Amino acid sequence: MSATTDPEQLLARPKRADARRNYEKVLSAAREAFLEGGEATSLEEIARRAGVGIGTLYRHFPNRQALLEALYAGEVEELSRSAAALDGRDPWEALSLWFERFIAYLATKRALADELMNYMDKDAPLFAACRASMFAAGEPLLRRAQEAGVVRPDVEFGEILQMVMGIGKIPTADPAQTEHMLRIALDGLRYRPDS
Amino acid sequence: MSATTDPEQLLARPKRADARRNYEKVLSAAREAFLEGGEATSLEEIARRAGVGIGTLYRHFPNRQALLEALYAGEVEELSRSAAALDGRDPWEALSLWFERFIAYLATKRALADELMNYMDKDAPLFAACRASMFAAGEPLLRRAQEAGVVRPDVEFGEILQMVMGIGKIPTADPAQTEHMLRIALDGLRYRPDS
DNA sequence: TACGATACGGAGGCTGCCTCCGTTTGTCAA
DNA sequence: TTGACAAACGGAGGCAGCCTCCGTATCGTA
Repeated sequence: MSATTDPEQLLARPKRADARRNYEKVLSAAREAFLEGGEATSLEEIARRAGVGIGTLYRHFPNRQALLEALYAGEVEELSRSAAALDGRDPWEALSLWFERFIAYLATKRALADELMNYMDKDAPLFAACRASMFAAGEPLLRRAQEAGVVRPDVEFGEILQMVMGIGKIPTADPAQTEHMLRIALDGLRYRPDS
Repeated sequence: MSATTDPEQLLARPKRADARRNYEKVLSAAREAFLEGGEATSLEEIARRAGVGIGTLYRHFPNRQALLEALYAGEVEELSRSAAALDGRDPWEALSLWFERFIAYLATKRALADELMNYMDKDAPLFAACRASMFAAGEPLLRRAQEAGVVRPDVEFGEILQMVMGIGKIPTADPAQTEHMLRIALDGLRYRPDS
């Protein structure tokens, strides 16, 4: 959210006042719409909510994926920042807490996350930036835990991130079950292969 | 494959000879098409390949999801059967091997699996049967491993299945990475929480 | 062979993504 | 303040995919 509010930050934004205004209107309409309507929300619907024409929407976001990414960018940034607050904690606790938050976060935005997941292997300029931001936040937590000897050394942050994303993506009625799966998977980080 | 070949088995199939023939034609055209074209294959394209009208396709499969499910049904059944061959092995080895096969299997059919994953939380009559079949195959492996004391007792098969599916779904260029993630997640099954 | 039930096939409806281009509006220099 | 021009708006319409409907063809049986 905040990331899309302060101007001229990431990737040149529209210049004229009305354009900037509409950009924001579309973005927040999209945020709303996805929260309510789920993945099936059409771009026309979003434009309508924002009170702009479909052409305007497309002027700002060249396609559906671009809009999703822009939305996501703001949200992820916020999540990343929350890693900073975990500095004082026990290394293992900090790491697993962060991933728990990540999952919980994914759960609230399932529709958005679901769709983005599908684009993940395709080129995604803005999305790559998000990934970087997640890395910046989470990787130190992992390293700290590894240095403290509470996490096996043969894992990389990227892997875990993807693993956790995979688990987060699983459609399950019961969030507790997702949490349990996360718990199990993360416990895998602590297991020491004997050999 | 075989599951769709022997007649009158699961869920009443079309009766007239031409109908049965077309059913098979569509199914195998779909199999081909998904192998080649990936997720984006349209039903029109499949009908064309099968040499039938789109109406005929819809007569047999009321919608896209139904077709995907029917396809999947056959394939999963085959996988399930492969569990029987693992009976003699060490319990842990048997379990993890089976999941490895599962992942490898998913990898070869990513397009299909991907799409189905999206439907998973929705009602899916035929799909439920597949799930059951997977349970029948994999759950005994899990139980055996738990009884042997090599897997923590606080996990259920359904959870693990979903976890593994989640990991399998992650789009990654490198299959080895997926395998590593699976390894880690499965190791979580062996970890014993102290408390 | 003739007839009813079953199945075929494709035109067309609907919806969603996206493009194109004529019209409107903000901005800035005079 | 005004005029001119670049920037932005907006929505009609193209295109593709999913699915429905119904007239036509085919199968199977008496």
